Amino acid sequence: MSRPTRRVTIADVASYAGVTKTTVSRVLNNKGELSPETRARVLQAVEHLGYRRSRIARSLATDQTFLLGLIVPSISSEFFTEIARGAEDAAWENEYKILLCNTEGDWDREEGMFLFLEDIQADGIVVCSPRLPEDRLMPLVEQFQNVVVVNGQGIAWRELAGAIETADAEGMQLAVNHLLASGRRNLTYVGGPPDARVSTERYLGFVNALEAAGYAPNPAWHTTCHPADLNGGYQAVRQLKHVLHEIDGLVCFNDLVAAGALRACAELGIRVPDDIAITGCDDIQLATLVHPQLTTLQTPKHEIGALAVKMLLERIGGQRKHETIIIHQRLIIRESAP
Amino acid sequence: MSRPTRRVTIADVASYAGVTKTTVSRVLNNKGELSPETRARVLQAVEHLGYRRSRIARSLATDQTFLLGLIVPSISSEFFTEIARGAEDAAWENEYKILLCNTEGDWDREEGMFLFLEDIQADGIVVCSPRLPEDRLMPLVEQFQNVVVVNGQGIAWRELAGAIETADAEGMQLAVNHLLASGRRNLTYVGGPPDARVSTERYLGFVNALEAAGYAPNPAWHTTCHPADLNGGYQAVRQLKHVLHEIDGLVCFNDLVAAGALRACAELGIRVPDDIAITGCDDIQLATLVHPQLTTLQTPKHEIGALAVKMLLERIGGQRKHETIIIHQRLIIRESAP
DNA sequence: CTGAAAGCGCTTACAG
DNA sequence: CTGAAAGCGCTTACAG
Repeated sequence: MSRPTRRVTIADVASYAGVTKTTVSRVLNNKGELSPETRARVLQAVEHLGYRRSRIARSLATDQTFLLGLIVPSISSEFFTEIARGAEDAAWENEYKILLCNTEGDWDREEGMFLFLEDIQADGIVVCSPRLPEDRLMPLVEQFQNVVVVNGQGIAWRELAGAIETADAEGMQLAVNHLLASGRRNLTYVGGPPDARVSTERYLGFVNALEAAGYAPNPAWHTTCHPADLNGGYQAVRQLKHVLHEIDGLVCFNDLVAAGALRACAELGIRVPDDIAITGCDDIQLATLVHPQLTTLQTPKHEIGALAVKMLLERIGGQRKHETIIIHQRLIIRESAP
Repeated sequence: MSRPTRRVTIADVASYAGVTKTTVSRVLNNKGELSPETRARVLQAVEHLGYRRSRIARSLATDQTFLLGLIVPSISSEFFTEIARGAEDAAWENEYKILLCNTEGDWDREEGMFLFLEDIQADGIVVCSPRLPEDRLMPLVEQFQNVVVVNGQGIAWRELAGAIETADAEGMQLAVNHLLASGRRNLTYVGGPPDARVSTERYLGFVNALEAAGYAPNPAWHTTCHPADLNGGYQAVRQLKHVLHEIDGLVCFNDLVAAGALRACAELGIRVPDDIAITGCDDIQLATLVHPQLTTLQTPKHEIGALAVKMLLERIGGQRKHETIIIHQRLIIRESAP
């Protein structure tokens, strides 16, 4: 159709407004003192000409792309999509954009994403990597200037990266204490994938809370889910079938697992919460959609995403006010464990 | 740690190799005649200095970013992830990268993605938009130079965009004819979301095939799923409960729906394929994981993704060899409808 | 409060 | 087969 019309540049705006490029650039960036009239005239010219600043030229001049990478192991889980929303919101507020990179939990893809983001000259990365082993994650983080790691618990990032960690053990304690307070004594943990750092942390919290109260977990009941989703939880609890009558509390790795547990119990004719109380973790929407509704630990997912990019932005700005931020969970009591 | 070390540029490489930037650029781009010695010397310098070409500077000079957007309504479905892989493979082969943009089926987000890709100056977009209405999709496509639409059936893109469409009606015909040939007479279509163009197309194919053979669908049996996933299929077939004994063939919108149908039948004590034969569509992995395994239509998902970016690349290169490519499906006969 | 000019790191006619 | 130089569209000291 129309031949490749020449792009309208800052020079066009400048000449239309009767000023120099410098001035135009200043109003575009809100920098320096400008007379209100000049500013208005420039803005008008921008409007009139339909000018849109070239991100690329700007990047070359400033050595910033205003692009941030967000690496997640899955995008079909509400946990990560909520984090992503939080990250996007915080990024937009600061004129940054988020590149969402899904690794499907694949280690090679994760490394690939770092390379990709480096190639594209992203200004920073927030990486949610619950499983990549430390010795593979560390070099990537070292190589890249600005990164914030979400839930890389137990890894000493030192100055290398910012960190956001949920206080998993503490959260589990909340859940366990609640169950104990309501008279439950025979609890077991329905864990996530054994290689997930968060799952280990949660298990530790579970055990500690139990022992602090003078009880101990029954190793024979211990079970894990992989993947940690609805079906995983369902299968895990089905496997507990023959001992389920001895148990009166299931502390689940997350809400999906808990929902699966719920389904298994229903099938096995076990009443929740009468026979067994069940707690989840994270408080995703599903928690209130299942029957009975889940007692769970609320993880501020949106906030985690937002905080992560704020930390990242600080680092990019050279500030590093925070090295590590600990996120606390809150117990939400609903029907599955009143 | 190390202070911000100055980037190694093409000039560094040039001086190290004892040539000009022009020459370095030439070997980097494999352009023009170079003496083998010079080339080798440059390559060596590149290696020695660890030079990495700046994508941004290159983009500014060439007005190309080598970035392609792939807009999909969902990323948790194997159908789209396979398309994405195909697209990525084809893109990589040509030194392009894919930016995966998930809209969650949200129309506003979809428009937002176009804007984002424009802002970022992506060279082209392939958009899988099964639901966005034509009058919202069209302006976006018009505005953007290079786009290829996947499964925008029934929309006349003219020169505006390339198109890849599956021959849905034809595929359905294959399925229906197979069921008829195996003696089934009382078939019904378990549809996808009513606003999904593909679902309508498939329904048309279903009806036509039936009528061509002298039969007609029973409108009372017609049902749709939203969303078109496992649970959707399950619910849809449960609703057919009271008429299910009159039906001997379920032609499902896709494999997920078919798997849901399978589950519902199992629960209702209906034997597949003895009482009812079931066909799916797309041939995702799940098709062979369920029991009985699904007879289905194989859609070449990876190929669709790859073809889409190839078409896009042609358009970017100014060629436009193809305006529309029709993809044909193949019937895969398995247990659910032998 | 506003400009002139150099620079970011590439590519690409144009010469030779 | 190789170079010198201009240009891509911005930003940013440095002056005034």
